[in-house]
Formats: sequence, C-alpha cells, structure tokens
Amino acid sequence: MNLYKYVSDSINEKLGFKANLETPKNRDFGDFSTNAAMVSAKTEGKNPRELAAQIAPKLQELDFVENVSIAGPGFINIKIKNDFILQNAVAPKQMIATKPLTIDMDYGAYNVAKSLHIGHLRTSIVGDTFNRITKFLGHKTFSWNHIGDWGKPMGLIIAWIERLHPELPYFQDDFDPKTPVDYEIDEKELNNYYPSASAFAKENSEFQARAQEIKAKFQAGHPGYFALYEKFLAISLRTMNNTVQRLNILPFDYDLGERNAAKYLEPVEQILRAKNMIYESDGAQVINVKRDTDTAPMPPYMWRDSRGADTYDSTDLAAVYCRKQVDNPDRIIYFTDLRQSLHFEQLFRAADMSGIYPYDKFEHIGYGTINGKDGKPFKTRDGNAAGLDDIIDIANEAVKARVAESGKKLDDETIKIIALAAVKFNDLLHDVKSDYIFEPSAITSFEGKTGPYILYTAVRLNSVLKRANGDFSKPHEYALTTEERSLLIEIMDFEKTLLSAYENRATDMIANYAYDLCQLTNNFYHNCPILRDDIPTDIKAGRLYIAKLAFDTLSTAIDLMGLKIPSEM
RNA sequence: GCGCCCAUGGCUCAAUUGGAUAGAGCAACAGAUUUCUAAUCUGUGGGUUGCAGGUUCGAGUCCUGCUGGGCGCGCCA
Repeated sequence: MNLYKYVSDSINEKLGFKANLETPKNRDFGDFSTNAAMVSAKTEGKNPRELAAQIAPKLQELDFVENVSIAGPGFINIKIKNDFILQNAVAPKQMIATKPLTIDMDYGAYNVAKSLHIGHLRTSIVGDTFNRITKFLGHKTFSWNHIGDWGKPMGLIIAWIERLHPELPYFQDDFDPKTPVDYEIDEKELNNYYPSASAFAKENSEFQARAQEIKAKFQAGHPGYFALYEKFLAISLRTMNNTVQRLNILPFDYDLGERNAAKYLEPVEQILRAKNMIYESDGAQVINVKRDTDTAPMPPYMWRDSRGADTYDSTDLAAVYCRKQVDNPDRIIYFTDLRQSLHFEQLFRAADMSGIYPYDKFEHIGYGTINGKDGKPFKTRDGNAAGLDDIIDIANEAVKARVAESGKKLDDETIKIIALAAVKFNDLLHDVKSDYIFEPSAITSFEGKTGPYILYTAVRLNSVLKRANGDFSKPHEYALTTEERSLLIEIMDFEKTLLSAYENRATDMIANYAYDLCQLTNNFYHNCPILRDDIPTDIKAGRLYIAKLAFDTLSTAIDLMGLKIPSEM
C-alpha cells in the first residue's frame, strides 16, 4: 500500500477539500502532517489554530488514526495506528499506470570505433534506471541507443585504414562486395583509429581533405567503403554489447543511430521545403528557429553544411521523424550532456515548426560532468581523460584491495558486482544535472552512503531469510517496536518515492530512498534479533515477516538501479 | 557581450518543490561484538544556507541587485 496516498485520499474525503499532506522532517511530530488549517485560515481570515482545533476531531474519527495533535502555528499532526501499518505494508510489485504512456528514451549514444568516455557512464546509468522506473510504474518505453555511426568520424576511420593498409581492395571504386578479403581488424586497435586519425587530420590538410572526400563517397554508397564500414561496425556493436553487459543495463530496444536516421532525411527535407523552412546562409542550408521572445542569440539549425553534407542537426531531426513513424511515442526524452542544451532546444523547435513532433512533448535531461577532486573532468593516474572502462577498473582495484585488507575471500565475480554497485550508486545518488566529484578513495573506504553498503544490507538480510528457511506469512497480531514501525512506514513510502522520481525525472530519489531504507533495516537488524534462541516464536514470526518485506522492497530498489545482489560479501 | 546552470558544517551531498529545531555520509572524538555477516549500530562536537534587499503567517527554496564559479553561443558530435 502507498500509505501516503491512502492517508491523503482519506483525509481529503473526510474534510471535503484537498488538504496538503506532508511527512514532517522530524518524525517525532507524527507520521504525517497537514497545513490545511493554515492555508484556509488565510482565505477565510480566521485564526489557524482555531481552525485546526475544528479539523482535528474529524481526522481523529478515521479508523487508521491513532491520534491527532495541533502544533506550532497550526500544523495538524497525525499518527497512524501500529496495527494498520502492520496489516497494510506490502512489498512493491509491478504497477499498472492509470494513464499509461509510450515514451521513447534516447540514452547511451555510443560511437562506432571509439571507446566510451566518462560521459557515457552517466547517460547509460541514469537513462537505464529511469527506463526501469518508468516501466515499473506501468508505462511503455522504448530505449534508443542513438549510435554515432555515420558522420565525419566514419570518413576519418576509413581514410586512416587506407593510410595503414593502402593495398586493401576496399579502396578501389569498382570494388565488388562479393570479393572475399583477408583482413581482420583488432578491436583495441580500432578504438585508436579515430583519435589518431582525428589528430592527424588537424595537422595534415591533405589527409583531412581525403577523409572528407571518402565520407561523401561513403554516404553516397561507395561499395568498398561500405564493406569496410560494415566490418568495423560489427566489431563496434559487439563492443557496445559488452559494455551493456558490463554495466548491467537493460539491452537497448534499438541500436539504431545516425545511419538509420539518414534514411529519413528525404521525407523530412520534403516537409521542410514544403513549408519553406530551409534557406541558404553562408553557403549552408539552415532553418531559422528564432522566436520573437528570445532574449539570447539563437543560431540557425544546420540542415546541411556548406559542403552539402548531413549534420547531426539534420540526422537528429530525421531520427525524431523515424521514431514518430516507428513508436509514435507520447514523449521523447533525451539523456545527454548538459552542454548540448542549446542543440536540443533548436531540435525541439525545428521539429515543432515543421509539424513533425510537438515541442512540449520533448524533454532533454542534461547531466553534468564527472570531475576529479580538483573540480575538473576526472583523469586517470597518468593524467589522461578517464574512459568508462577506466572508472570501472579503478573501482574494481579499490574493491579488491579492500577485500584483501579485510581478510575475506570473495571471487572475482563478486568483486565486480560490488565495484559496479559502488560506481553506479554513486552516480545515481547525485542530482542528474549537477556535476559531481568522483573520488576513488571515497569508494575505497566502503563506508557510509555507498553502493556496497546497500548490497551489504541486502546480503545480511538475505542470509537471515535463508537461514530461517521458514514461511514468512503475515502475523495476525504483533506489537511493533519503534524500529520495526519506522521500517514498515519506509517500506510503504516506496511507491510514493518512485512516483516522485518519475515525475521529477530524478533518479537520485531512488538512490536516496534505498539508503534510508538500508539505515532503517540495519537499525532493525541490530535491535530486533530474529533467530536467536531466546526469541519467542511469535516475535520470531513477526520479525521474519518484516525482514522479508524489507528484503523484497530493497531488492526491488536495487534492481531498479541496475545493481545485483551478491550471494555473500 | 548575451544566455543557461550553480553557491548549504573542514570535505562530498540532501532538504517532501513555500513549512515546524536545515538533515545524511566522510573526517575527528567516545562507545557497542559469546554476531541472524562489525563493509554494522549508538552517541558527541561542528551552520548568519555567498552578500544585500524584497514578497508573507512562514524563505535554503520565489523576485531584484551584487560577488564568485561552471557551461553554451552556425558548418565537431
């Protein structure tokens, strides 16, 4: 049961108007409080405490209310009956949305032939968790990994391979796709091609021009370039799949990016031309997305650059058109770096103006950067910008060291699970749009508000449940201790938390909830022994029931965060 | 120059979207273990919420101005 909703609805019905229900910061005041008296005192010109005194007796009549009190300037505090809490607390399960939506979520956005950078970590983790929460609430979602598989980098990579292996037949204009070619690309080498080529192109204009020429011919359908492209694309897709597994995120519904979107450029261009939206500016084909109300300069949306090539502006718009055709979503949500805000503002306007997709159904969730202690983007020990793998490796080493220090023996798989939890939980814990500081030392200590703490709580609960090996049925009567009571109320708060996390697009809420739940669970665990010999049977049964509820709730939260519970730690 | 975001104990972050005495973790100090897993639990100290005004019963939260930081501003994605 969603206790908050139940109490709120009951109170509104009883009072005949909508009262604002809150859970006091200080739980000593009560389980819930309402400022109804203060709000209506204002409109009615009456004394709030007098009004509260009139309202309170009505609330006292509700069968789940233990007592009602008036405090401060006119707060009405409500305490819920223990038995009501015990009888109605349930473990969360998949919900049915009252108004189910279809939502396209764009996150991941991995690149072909380019190892994942640190930013991919946040888009993957936050996007995945938000996706899971949305599904859990009963909405239909489609996740799109909008792969960078079409633009300028492809030209550079092909040009680079041409430079390394000019003898390969792919570079001949009359290449026959059926020709068998004895050439394999090494995955690790492939990841270096783009950075190397990109750097080389900057100082070598001849190579730069060659890459551009290749890109144009490639996009026009050059068979040899395309055959080569398909070769490294396959490797990249495999790498991406490994990343998905390594991060334990849900498989994407679509691994379709720029190349796929490019197929929709023509119909989109027809729409734009029909509306006279495209005009020439400095040799490029652009769309004006300014509004009269703009106070900031609004650059035009770049449909084609001055060389006539697609841009990421055009493929992004085409991708929207594609999604409209394929999923017909009620909303499209992008999870990308905050710095792309202007681009998305332009995209949303262009889509809206062209009638392809309405402005108010788009959302851009921009995330901040992961920084080191110095406040600048996190670097590895050798001073290079850290990649996604670096982060996970660093966490792995830290966990391994900590485990060795403790004298415990955990297998590599368990260590990986713990390290990933450390990284992911830490990421989810922070407000999406703000930068956060990644401190390996904070993870090394494994104390406090961390992923390992969450897992540890689940593991020790699980250990009791396994050991009990009994049934966990609800007791008819059981006198709750304060620890048990607080824990059950927190469990009943789960649904409300999920709804807020969804509505606010705030994945940190689930992480913070999980932490609070763990604190209360550990408190319960510590103060309410279950399987000890001196514990009477009825108390044992009651506590086992509560422990099971706590475990089910916690494991659901853990699952929504894309973490795994190890068998021991 | 224009625009967006941010500023909360020594450090890293919260604060139910305007509510009561601003909460957690780390670090510091003091305790708890014949263990259902101590990667745990309990306690103590630590704050003029960057500064100055304003709005109202009530402001960390809203409005204005300042100070200090981050980011963005047509052919890279």
